[in-house]
Amino acid sequence: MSETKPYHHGDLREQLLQAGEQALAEMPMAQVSLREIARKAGVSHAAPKHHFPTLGDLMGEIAARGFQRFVAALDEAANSITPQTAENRLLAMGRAYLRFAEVNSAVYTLMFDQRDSCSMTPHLVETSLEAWGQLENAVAALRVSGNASIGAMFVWSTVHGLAMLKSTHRLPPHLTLHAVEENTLRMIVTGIATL
Amino acid sequence: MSETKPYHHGDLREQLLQAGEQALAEMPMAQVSLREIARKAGVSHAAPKHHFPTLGDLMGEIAARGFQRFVAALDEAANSITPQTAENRLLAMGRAYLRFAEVNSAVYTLMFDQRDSCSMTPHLVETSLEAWGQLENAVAALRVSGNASIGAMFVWSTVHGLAMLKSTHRLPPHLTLHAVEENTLRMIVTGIATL
DNA sequence: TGTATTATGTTGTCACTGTCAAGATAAAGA
DNA sequence: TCTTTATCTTGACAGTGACAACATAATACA
Repeated sequence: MSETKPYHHGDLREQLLQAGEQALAEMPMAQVSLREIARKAGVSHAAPKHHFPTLGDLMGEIAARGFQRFVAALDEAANSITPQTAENRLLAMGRAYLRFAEVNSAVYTLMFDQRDSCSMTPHLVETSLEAWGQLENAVAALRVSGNASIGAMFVWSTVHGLAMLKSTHRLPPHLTLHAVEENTLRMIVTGIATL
Repeated sequence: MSETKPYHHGDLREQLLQAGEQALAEMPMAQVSLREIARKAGVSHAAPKHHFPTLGDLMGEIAARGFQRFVAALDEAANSITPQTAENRLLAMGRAYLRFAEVNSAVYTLMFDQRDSCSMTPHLVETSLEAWGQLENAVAALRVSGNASIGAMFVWSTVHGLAMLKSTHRLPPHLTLHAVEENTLRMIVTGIATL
């Protein structure tokens, strides 16, 4: 009953989201258009309108789902590490963060897009706030002296910045990625200790 | 003699760059088009072709000039601070970095664009490498134990990330910007000390 | 000087885009 | 069964980047 195909063409909304993510993974962002997504889903160019009024709404929903998967991935990583110290959890989340950004680079870019390709739908706002809350909690668990929000901003800035610089190939070629990442995560932890 | 207006319409190339920067400052990035820039410069829609084969080339040159101004701004800030310690210089550069990204947000976004709006022209590569070298030197001057390049990546990641999160309004509203920035810069310095 | 060459700018066209309006179709409700 | 409503298609419009053909003016060269 939760599987009802309510209307005459099946769940186009879902298909559009999947086609959109697939397009983002396959081709340069500039080529991902509403019409291209409709083409991939096998419907006419105006069909998406009834599910997503504008391209921004579709992208916004893709980003929102990105945040959901993102939070799940970080949660899983934090819970898998042993021993379960606050510091270990934060490190595990950092690694998972960088991995997520790399594996889902187009969606990740969308999630933090500079331009306004995404409409700030309630769902997107909600899921991105969840991600923020998750990080804030992880930092608060460290029980450092200062304001945990400021510490969380520091962590987020660094990891986000590294993810971006990575994806735009701004890493000096003579550095090994692994060394950069591990040292960065370590410096985050020592930096935060002086909050 | 360096002021020769070599061809029959004056230095259109320069005018296009200025019109482009102006457009970036005035309107959302998505609306900045080759034709809009040509319009602003008062020429036909295909006139830019002879100076910039594609829109990406124009944007690339705007980004390259952005990097030039960027390096100059950080240099000026570092040289103005007293006393002239390596740590003070790095802090001053960090503040100047965040200010530049805020004041020139559209150009800054272009300079680190995720999508490939910018063609990677030799000039853009050159100027961006200059910026990297400037930062690497500032970190090396701290004479910390580890690899200075890795330290520079850490600094860049954090400041870049903070600039991005700021410009996409990802700061928790209850935090004051100044506190976030100053604490972040401080944590960068203490983090780097453990490199 | 006068002519040829080259750099520059214009006009016109193409395929493509996002969005809207009007019509067709099929599901749901009376 | 008939009506209503949600969904999808077709067709249109203004806008885009890029290209080709052409016009014009500055330069190079005879």
